[in-house]
Amino acid sequence: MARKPGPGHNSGETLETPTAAKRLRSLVERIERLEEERKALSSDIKDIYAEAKSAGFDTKVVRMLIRIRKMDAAVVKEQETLLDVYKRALDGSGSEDL
Amino acid sequence: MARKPGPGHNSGETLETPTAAKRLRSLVERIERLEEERKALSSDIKDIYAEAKSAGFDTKVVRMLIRIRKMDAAVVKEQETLLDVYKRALDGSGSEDL
Amino acid sequence: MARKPGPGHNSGETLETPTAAKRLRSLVERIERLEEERKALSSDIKDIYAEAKSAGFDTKVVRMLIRIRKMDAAVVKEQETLLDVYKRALDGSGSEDL
Amino acid sequence: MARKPGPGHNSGETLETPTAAKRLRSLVERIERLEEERKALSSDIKDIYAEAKSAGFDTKVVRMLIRIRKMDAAVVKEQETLLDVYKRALDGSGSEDL
DNA sequence: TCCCATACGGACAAAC
DNA sequence: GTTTGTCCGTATGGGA
Repeated sequence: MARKPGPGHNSGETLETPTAAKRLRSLVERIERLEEERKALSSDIKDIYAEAKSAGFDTKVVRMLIRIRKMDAAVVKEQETLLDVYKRALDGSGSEDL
Repeated sequence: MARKPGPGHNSGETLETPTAAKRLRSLVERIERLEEERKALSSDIKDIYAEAKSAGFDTKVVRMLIRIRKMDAAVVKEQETLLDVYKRALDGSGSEDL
Repeated sequence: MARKPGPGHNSGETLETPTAAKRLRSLVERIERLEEERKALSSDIKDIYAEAKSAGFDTKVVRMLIRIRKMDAAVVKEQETLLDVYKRALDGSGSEDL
Repeated sequence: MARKPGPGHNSGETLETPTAAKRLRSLVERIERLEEERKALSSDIKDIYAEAKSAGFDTKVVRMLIRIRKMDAAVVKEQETLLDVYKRALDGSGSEDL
C-alpha cells in the first residue's frame, strides 16, 4: 500500500493535488464569507445598543435582561425535555424495560 | 420637583412608563433576533470546519490560513492608509490651501 | 473528614491558614511590583512619542508605522509556523516514527 | 521664505532628509524595544496568576484584591493631598485671602 | 479646554 | 481544563 500523507488525510489524495487545493480554497472562502456576515450582525447589535443608550436605557441593564431571558429559556427547555422523558417513560411503561 | 429616574434618562419619561417598557421590549427582541442569526452563522461555520475535517484537512491549519489572510488584508489596508497620509502631506507641501 | 474550603483549593489547606495568607500576600506584591514596572515602561514610551513630536514627526504616522511593523512581523511568524506544520507533515509521510 | 513641508515639521529639515529618516528609525526602534519589555512584563504577570491558580487561589479574587488595594492607595493619596491643602491654608492664613 | 477616536487590559464564552 | 477569540470598559492622545 502506498504511504498516506498523514492520518486520515484527504480521502487518499495527496495534499498537493490541484483538486484538494481547489477544495481548500472553496472551504476557506465560504468560511470567510460567513464570518463577514457574522461580523455585520455584531455591528448591527452594537448599533441597537447605541440606540438603546440614546433612548436613555442603561445598556448594562439591557444586557443583563437579555442574559436572564436566555437563562429562563434554557430552564424552560430543560423542563420540557424532562417532561418528554417522563412522557416517554409512561408511554413505554407497558412494553419497555425502562 | 418630581424625582427623576436618573441622569439623562429616557428623555424626561420615567422608566416605568408603558411606552418606555414597550420600547425596551422592542430593543431587546431585535437584539435577540440578531443574536440568533449570528449564532446560526457560527453554527454554519462550525459545520464547514467539520466538513473540512472529513475531507482530510487539518482544521488547525485551515484556521491558521484564514487568520493569516485576515492579517494580510489588515496590513495592506494600513499601508494604503499610510500612503494616503504621505500623499496628502506631499500635496499640501506645494499649496497651502489644503 | 475536615471540611474543605472549596474544590481543589490550596492543596488541602484551609484558606485562612497563615501560610496561605502569606503566600497570597507574596503573590499580590509580586504582581503589584510588575505592574508598576509596566506602568513605568508605558510612561517611557509616552516620553518618546513626545520627543518624536518635538522633533517634528507626526505621532500618528509613527504609531501607524509601528502598528504595521507589528502586523508584518506577526504575519511572518504565522507563515513560518504554517511552513513548519507543512514540513512536519511531509517528513511524517515518509516515516511513521514522528 | 522657502516652503516648509508642513506645520512645525522637523525643525526646518525636509522629511525626506537622511538624518530625519535615521532619527525616525531610532525613535521607532526605541519604542518597539520598550513595548517588548512591557509585553514581557505582562507575560510575567500572567504567569503569576497561573501560579496563584495552581496554589488554589481564585484569580478573580486576587485581581479584586489588587484592584481594591489600588483604590485604597488612591484614597490615601487623596487624603494626604487634602491634608496638604489644609496645612497650606493654615500656614497662609495670616497673609492670604483664602 | 472639551470631545472624539484609538489602544490597552480584563472578563467572558467557545473550541479543542 | 487549557487555550483561543470576542466583547466591554477604561485610559490615553489628537483635534476642534
